[in-house]
Amino acid sequence: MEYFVNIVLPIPLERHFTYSITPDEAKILVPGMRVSVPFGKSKIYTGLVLQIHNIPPEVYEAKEIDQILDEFPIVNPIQLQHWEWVANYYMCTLGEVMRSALPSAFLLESETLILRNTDADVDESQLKDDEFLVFEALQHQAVLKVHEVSAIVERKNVLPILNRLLDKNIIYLKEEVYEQYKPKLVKYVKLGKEYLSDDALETLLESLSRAPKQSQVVLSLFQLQGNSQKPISITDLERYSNSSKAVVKALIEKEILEEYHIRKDRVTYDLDENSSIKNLNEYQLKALKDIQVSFKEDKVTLLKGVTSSGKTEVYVKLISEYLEQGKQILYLLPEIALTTQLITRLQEYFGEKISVFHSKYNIQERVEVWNNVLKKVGKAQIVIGARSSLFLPFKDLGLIIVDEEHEGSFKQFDPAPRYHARDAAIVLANLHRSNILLGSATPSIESYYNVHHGKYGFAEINRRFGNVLMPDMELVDFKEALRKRKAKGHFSERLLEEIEESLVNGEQIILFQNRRGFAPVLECLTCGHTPQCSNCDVTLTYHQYKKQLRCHYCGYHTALPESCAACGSPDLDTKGFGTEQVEEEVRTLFPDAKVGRMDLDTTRGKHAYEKIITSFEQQEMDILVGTQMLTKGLDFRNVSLVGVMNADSLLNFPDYRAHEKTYQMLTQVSGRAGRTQKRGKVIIQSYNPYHQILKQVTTGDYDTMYAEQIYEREQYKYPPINRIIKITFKHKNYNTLNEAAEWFSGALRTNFGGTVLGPEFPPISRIRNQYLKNVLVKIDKRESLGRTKRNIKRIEKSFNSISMYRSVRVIYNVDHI
DNA sequence: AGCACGCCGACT
DNA sequence: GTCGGCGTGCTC
Repeated sequence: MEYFVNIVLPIPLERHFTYSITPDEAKILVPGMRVSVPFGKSKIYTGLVLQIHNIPPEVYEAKEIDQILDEFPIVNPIQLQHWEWVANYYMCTLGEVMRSALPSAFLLESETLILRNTDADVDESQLKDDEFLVFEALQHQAVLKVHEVSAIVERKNVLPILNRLLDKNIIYLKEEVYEQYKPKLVKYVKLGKEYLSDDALETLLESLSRAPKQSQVVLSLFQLQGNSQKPISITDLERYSNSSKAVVKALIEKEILEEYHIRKDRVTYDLDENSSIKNLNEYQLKALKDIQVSFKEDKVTLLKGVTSSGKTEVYVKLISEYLEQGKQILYLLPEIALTTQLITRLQEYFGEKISVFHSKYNIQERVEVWNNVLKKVGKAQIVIGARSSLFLPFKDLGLIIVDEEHEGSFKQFDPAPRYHARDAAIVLANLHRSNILLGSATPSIESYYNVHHGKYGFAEINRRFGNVLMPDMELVDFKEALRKRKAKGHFSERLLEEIEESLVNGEQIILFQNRRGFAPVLECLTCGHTPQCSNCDVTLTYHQYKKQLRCHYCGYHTALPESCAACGSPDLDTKGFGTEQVEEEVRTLFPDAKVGRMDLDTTRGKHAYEKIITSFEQQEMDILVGTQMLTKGLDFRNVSLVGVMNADSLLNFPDYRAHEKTYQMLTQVSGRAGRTQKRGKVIIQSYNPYHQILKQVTTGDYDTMYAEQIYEREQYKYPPINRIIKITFKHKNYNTLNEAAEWFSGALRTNFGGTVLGPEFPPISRIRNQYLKNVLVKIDKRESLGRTKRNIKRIEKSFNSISMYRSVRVIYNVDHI
């Protein structure tokens, strides 16, 4: 009997691949295990077993697998089902889902090694210069890597050389596969065996009398050992004895100290004992009851609770219920809301039952969390993480919480799969038959729509915790302020007055401007020329701090020009403003206040974000200027005033969701004000203060906003009334792109009845020298989404058979935000 | 996606 | 003459 396996590979190919295996291998292999397989001419890839069967492929000879990498499956059947759904729904391949679901350390890579053939007789005079260089290098070093060869011969393409050497029998090649995950080992030391008795120690110390540093280290070690039974790490010893690595190393070499390793988990926390769960107030209790009732009916449930209403406490209560049942719990948050503030808070309740999983974790740490979840280890019973934690190998998931459910960043944008974590979580909950709670102060229109149509259950908290009042919001007409000369720079007099008052009272202020840099446009006053990015279709943003012009799309930057590149005039002016400029103006207007800034530019490092938050928390700053970063889940006690510098930049976004997003963002940022007893104040500056959305924000009238938005979406056939698929075409040649996009949209129009919009250039029509064009397909609720997708895929097949179009990238974005 | 193969311009 | 540019096609 012949045996075969179907394997998924982490590459964007539609099909899976069939390899042959031995009967023995067939006994061991189970779907969900990893194997390494040869692929193409020389590559070895990591693949995942989907199925074991006896059907030989008809048109090709199956290759044998290279080796089996796991003793037991690292992916379970529910996950595979879930991956299938993601691939299918978001129109990508299973391999792409696999690539983003598995921690990258699970995916082995092969590397070609070059070895010297010691049996060969080499006539050195027959070698060319470059060949000789490689040959010579191999005399000193038994093994070379491809990139080392290319460094030696100073050329990129070394394959011709290697092939010639291969022909002359001088070298042979070997594919080496590496496991990327390595357990972390911590170095510990103890006193060598011979010195364990007191006498021996005394003699030792005497012998070290001429090496004061070393004897100091030995003494310190002795003291540390006396204090506790725990092993002593080298790092601790160095710190305690105030000495350096070299001293310890010298002692180890003299065999006075003995070094040993202990395998250690990277993901650990120092914890005080758990604090007990707070009692809920009547509103929270009511919400909890409603959620429980809705869960009984197995419904997805939405919790709408105003900012600082204590949603987290409700989550905590729910989590502890499922914890008692021994179930796993997943708590999903948008990346930027995953702050230490929240994590510490949850750790206070659940101690080491929590694991955290997000992009700032390195690949090793991610494997550890994965394995802990897989083995259902106690400390991974609760996982709190960003959208990718959805793909962890849960076995017995009882509850999923999707906090800040409205957040657009739950939708993955760039590499496929372009999935929405909230929606994928709902499917996952279904597969596990677990409950799922969506939480937000400003629910997304879709979720609220689902509540209205009886699809989701609903619970609500309308009061802030401790009966703190909602902030007092005030709209300022900035056009009017300018006209009456009641403004300085970008600050209206009203805002200045309030800042002044807060400063006098020793309270903190947040200023929100959703644009980084100093100014988005630099303009020549003489000829009107504005510097553009050479790779993208955008104006360069002026960053004053670094005296640079930067492109926010491709990272291109140049020094600030001293004169206009077009006419040479030195009179350059800026248009528009960003956080840098707000910061600078604040500093001039309030020279005594301490000002900080938080945006993408100031939070580059791993801990930079943390630092700014902590420093603001500890009131080392009076005023914090920032972008939308500071709207998410931050809890600052002493902030009494929030100023929105310019609400119009949000409203005028070219997107059908602009109004919804503006409402959410302004409500969220306002929620940072007055989280304790004193009522907070919010000032929103706008050129258009009579805009209905701004009115709805100030009165907290979510329902009217919802009704108006639903009406508009009905009119223009947007979600949640219709489904949409955005198809993006990308190519470096303008004309090819245009023709290809026209062909594709034409085929769509003739082949199916839905609404097809475009092709149209997006607002930024060229990024990194690639032109972009979008087609939007709107699908009626009554039509089958599956059938439409199959139709689109069919059109793509014909599209790809036209050679000229084949190089045009086609990107699908289902339910695009 | 990679990566090899294959066909054309610009250089040791 | 070779090197390396990119267009094309394939991967069990």
